Amino acid sequence: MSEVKSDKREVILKASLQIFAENGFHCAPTSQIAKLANVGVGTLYRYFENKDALIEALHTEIDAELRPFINSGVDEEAPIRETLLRILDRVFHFLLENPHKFRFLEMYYNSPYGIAKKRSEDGGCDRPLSRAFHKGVERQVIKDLPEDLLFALCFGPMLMLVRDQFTGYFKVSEEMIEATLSACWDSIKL
Amino acid sequence: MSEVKSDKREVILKASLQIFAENGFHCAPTSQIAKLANVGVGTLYRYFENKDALIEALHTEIDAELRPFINSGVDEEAPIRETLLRILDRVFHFLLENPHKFRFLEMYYNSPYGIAKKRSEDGGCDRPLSRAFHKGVERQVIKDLPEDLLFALCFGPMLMLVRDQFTGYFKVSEEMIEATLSACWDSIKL
Amino acid sequence: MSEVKSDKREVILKASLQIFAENGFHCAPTSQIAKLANVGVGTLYRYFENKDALIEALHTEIDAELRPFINSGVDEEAPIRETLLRILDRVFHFLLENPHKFRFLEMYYNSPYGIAKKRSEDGGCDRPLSRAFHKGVERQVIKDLPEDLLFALCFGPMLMLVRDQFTGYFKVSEEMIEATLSACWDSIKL
Amino acid sequence: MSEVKSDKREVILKASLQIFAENGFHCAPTSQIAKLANVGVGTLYRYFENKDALIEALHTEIDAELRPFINSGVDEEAPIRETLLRILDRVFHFLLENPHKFRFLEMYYNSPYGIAKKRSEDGGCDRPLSRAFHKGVERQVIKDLPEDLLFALCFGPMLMLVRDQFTGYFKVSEEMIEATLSACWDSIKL
DNA sequence: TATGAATGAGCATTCATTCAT
DNA sequence: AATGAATGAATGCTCATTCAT
Repeated sequence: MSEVKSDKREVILKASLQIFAENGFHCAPTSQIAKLANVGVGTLYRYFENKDALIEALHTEIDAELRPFINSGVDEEAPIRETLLRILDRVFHFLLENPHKFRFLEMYYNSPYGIAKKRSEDGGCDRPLSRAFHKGVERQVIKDLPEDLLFALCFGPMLMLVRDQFTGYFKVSEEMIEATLSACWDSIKL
Repeated sequence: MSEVKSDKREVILKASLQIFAENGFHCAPTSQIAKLANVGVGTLYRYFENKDALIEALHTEIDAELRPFINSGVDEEAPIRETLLRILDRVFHFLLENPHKFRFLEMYYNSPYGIAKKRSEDGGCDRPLSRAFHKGVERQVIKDLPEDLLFALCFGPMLMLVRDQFTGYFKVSEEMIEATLSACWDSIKL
Repeated sequence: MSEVKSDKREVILKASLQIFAENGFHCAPTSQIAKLANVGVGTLYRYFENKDALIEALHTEIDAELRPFINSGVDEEAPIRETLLRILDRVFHFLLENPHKFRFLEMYYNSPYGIAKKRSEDGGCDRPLSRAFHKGVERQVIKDLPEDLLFALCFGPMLMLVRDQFTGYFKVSEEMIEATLSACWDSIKL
Repeated sequence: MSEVKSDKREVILKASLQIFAENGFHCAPTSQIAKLANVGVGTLYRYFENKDALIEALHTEIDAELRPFINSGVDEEAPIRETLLRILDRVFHFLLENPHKFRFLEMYYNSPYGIAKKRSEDGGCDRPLSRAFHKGVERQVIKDLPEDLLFALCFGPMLMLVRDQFTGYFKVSEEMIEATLSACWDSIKL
């Protein structure tokens, strides 16, 4: 019983992800989402208070899925460069392989919805990354720059490339990934 | 008096920039734009065929304003590093000082409106930048990477920081700008 | 209860017929139709894709109602004069008794909506009438004239009189109907 | 001077006739009429109080032009049949040769504009026709029917055929005209 | 619990009319 | 007198949300 309920919720989230990513928040009528999810419109409102809550829930879910890619499997004993590139590599692949999720996140952070809910909130959760930065600075392996700047240097190029691929501009190859990560390291290493 | 003439067009563009940037394309009723511009709704339609045309015109105008910041005053004889950083610095400052325009461009390129009109189209216009990259590669000053990757390495971090500042996350100081540009150079230099 | 089900469609058609007939297509805001039908505007759009579709549906319905008046109960063995006058009489009465429907049809065929959908299309359906004409010509009871002319001679006067009555010009009495039909016959008989 | 003024008025009437006839009253923006007439919109409002007044004026003008076709050149001494057919023939040709004017009149009498202004008003002006009817009845050449019915019998078929030709349904030939008039006479003669 | 018919506020757009020049 | 830029009321239509079944 309770799984059936949960099931519907998942189905709706899945359908809305697709429609949001493909059409944008504003060209995604709840009726269309419901149809793709094979549920009634009313049902949607049993699981989510309103459309905004649905968007919020979708963000929460994707965020929760993406986080482990950043955090897990990090060998804190390994050299900092290795630790860092490993994290970036995982995120890079996750985004490239999940275009709908990437697109959703972009839209989310570009919209009034996510403009408040910044990294600030969850910042504390990027711990392994954050720790890597700090350790690097301490050990004088990484430039002594604000964490946010280090973050931008590491993720900015990646996000731009993923966006380009999603837009159909070009395909990001494994070589490009490697070259990107290597270059990012060059930009922050001492 | 006569200058006031086609003032209206400018006034409408200005008002719509603000409302688009603050609310997004879809939460920017033409009526609200007209009100802010102090004109009747009908007037808006004398100057722009429809809302899409208004958005397109706004993009054209901002693009035309931004381009010289990338292109002009480039001393092709100067060292490549200098040329490059000078361009980046100009763009960086323009974006930081024009948050509404930055926000508009982000929204535009993230929307169906601008998803086609990618860099590809205007690529030819980024010439000074493009030439700097090529010269750098030739002279073995810059890594031999695809131009798009070099582009992402140079602009990715900047755009991320500007976005952060716009979001109110933090203020980008002159020192951060300098540090960013320097780091970007480190990421692409041989 | 269950009959009330798609009552809505009928109610909307009825309301729109009245408003169309009284005000013309262009002075019949969907909002006003909805109000008269006691439904929300949105409801109207659940049953009809748009205003044009509503008009088209109304035509289809009235046409379907009118056709039997022309076609049914025709005794093909009866004398031609009788057959013909019987048809004309039925149509005459239908139009006189349904001024809104008559008015709607006039507007419809006078508008871009119905200008294509001429008799040509439904020609095949006027069969009994058409057959009567042909038989009459063959048997040399009716003048050998193009069918369209025979049609105009039979229906032209009738439509004019109905229009006059609708306009409030005068009331068409039973005697006038009889006299009209008799005169029409005189005009086409050999 | 005063002719120049009159000139503009005529130009506007001419332009509006074309646009009304081709597009209908409601798809004939005053701006479009003004453009075709090569005058400013404002000018239109100097000559006609508003759009309705323009329509009214156009009706008056066309009516004034059509009337002589009905009334003039009637030899009251000639046989009634001849008199009558001559009138009908003139009107028939006028309408066939002036499709825009015919269309306008149809639209006018089918619209709220002309629904009041019926023949009743101008009825008195159809004098020669009216007199012919009366004389015919008196002399027992024509059936003793209400004048309106006689009118409908004479004009109904003609109007229907003209409409058909205008709609592109078919071309009305001289032979059809003759046959029509002859048939109309048959329908009213004793 | 699930449904989808019903609703109406909200938006883009048109066009008759006005009025400053 | 002539113009056409400016106006905003009015309209067709969409879609988030509710609620009776």
